[in-house]
Amino acid sequence: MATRDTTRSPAVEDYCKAIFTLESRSEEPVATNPLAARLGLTPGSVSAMLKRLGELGLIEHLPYRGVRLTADGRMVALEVIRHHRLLELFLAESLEMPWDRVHAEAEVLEHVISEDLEQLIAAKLGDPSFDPHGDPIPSAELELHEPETLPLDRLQQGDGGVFVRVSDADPEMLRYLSERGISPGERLAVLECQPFGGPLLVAFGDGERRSKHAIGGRLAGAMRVQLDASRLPRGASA
Amino acid sequence: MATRDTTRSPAVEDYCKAIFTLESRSEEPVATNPLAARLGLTPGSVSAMLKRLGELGLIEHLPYRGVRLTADGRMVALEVIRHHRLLELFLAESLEMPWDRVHAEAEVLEHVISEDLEQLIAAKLGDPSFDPHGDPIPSAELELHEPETLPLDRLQQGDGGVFVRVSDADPEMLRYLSERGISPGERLAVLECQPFGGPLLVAFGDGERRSKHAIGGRLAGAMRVQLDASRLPRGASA
DNA sequence: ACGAAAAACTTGGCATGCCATAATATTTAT
DNA sequence: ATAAATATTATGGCATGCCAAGTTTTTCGT
Repeated sequence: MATRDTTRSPAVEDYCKAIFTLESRSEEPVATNPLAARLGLTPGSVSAMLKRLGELGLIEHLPYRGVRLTADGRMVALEVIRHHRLLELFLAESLEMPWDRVHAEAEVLEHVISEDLEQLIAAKLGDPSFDPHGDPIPSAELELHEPETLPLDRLQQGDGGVFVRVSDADPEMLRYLSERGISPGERLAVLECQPFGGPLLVAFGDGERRSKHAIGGRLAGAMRVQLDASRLPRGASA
Repeated sequence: MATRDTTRSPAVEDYCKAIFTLESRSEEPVATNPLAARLGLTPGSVSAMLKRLGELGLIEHLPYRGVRLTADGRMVALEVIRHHRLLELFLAESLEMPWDRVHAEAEVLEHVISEDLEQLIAAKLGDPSFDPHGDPIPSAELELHEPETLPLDRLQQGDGGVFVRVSDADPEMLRYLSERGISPGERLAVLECQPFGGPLLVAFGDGERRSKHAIGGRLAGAMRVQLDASRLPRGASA
């Protein structure tokens, strides 16, 4: 076992988590401003904290050039993400907490549950691989498998696939979807694409419980789809 | 709804909780030193914090004379105690966490669960009145009923009753008891009392699953018993 | 392609919450 | 009445945040 836990506050964990997700969006080192925006802090505060995280060995910080997690930092991030997603599923599954509220609750619980409790929850849920929003849960060994997905707004007319995932961060969206009975795991087919960045007409479900919805805007960007094998991922086209 | 939550940190909640339990032990205002001891802090730190709690309107502080909770302070304490005991029961019941570990876990969770989650847990457990150690759980309206009990070491030969409660704070004790299959709810009868503050010989359970144990020391003081109606509570005797 | 304006980042000074130690004040007990 | 016990008040430290001032990098207009 490595020497863990030297000064692991909620703040430190939140920084690691935020850096981790920003990092996995772009491969580039993470810049101060987007990080501050994501954490809801001022760039000044973030700059100061990055110095501390550097001293703690959790990040590599080239001043003015951005920041990358070290192996240690990545461990911290993955551990917290595992906590978060297990908790979301647990709250939804075992306590019937509504879909759109589990995120806020997990956001604070993730920093305080013990390894013991983490294990009990994971066991109770049968060591699950996905949380209620379709986000993959890192394994106990902190391995994370991100399935390949496309945002819904990149599909074209005739495309079919499975709606597998949606960001957990916006309760409004989640409430909107669940009010319409749309949740990850459902099949979907694109019937029509309005041009000019307009909405898509999408059919959800199969058989009798089929429903059609026009989906566009930020929502169509947040919903992610696993495309049917018949269709190849698209490169540059126009 | 009253104006809640002005500066309610874990530290503030812990102080209220500690003052509450010390207060209910003795009716006297709570002194700084015992409070510091209970919280594991230095008296100096406690003194400073008491000033803040006074300004927050949670306590009445007569310098050098001790401290009492205000109505607001009592609410804070009871809310946290409700969280704590609900969590203990939930962890034990729904997640099969061992008896002697639920306390430590609840100690940190109690400060971060939302009202929503509190309600879901209470509902799931059927609005219980006692936690796994036999401590009464304050109602949603924050009423607390402490049943009358006697510490085991005050019983006399021939006394019978029900073992109803034991402090949750000492995992060693809890492990000791559960290893021997003794838990709150069991009937007991005192077969013999050794004089000079020695142990009692006690029979637990009835019928075939009956077991005898010699119990003394701090353990006999921590285990609390509901005496059979036939026996009157004892006043001054010798 | 160069220099100035804009954007991005860091630094410094300050605040708050909470704890510690050491020095001081008050109460109590002999 | 004084020593011992108890409580309080400095003073300082650490983590974390803010704002304002200063630095570095990027962008853009010519």
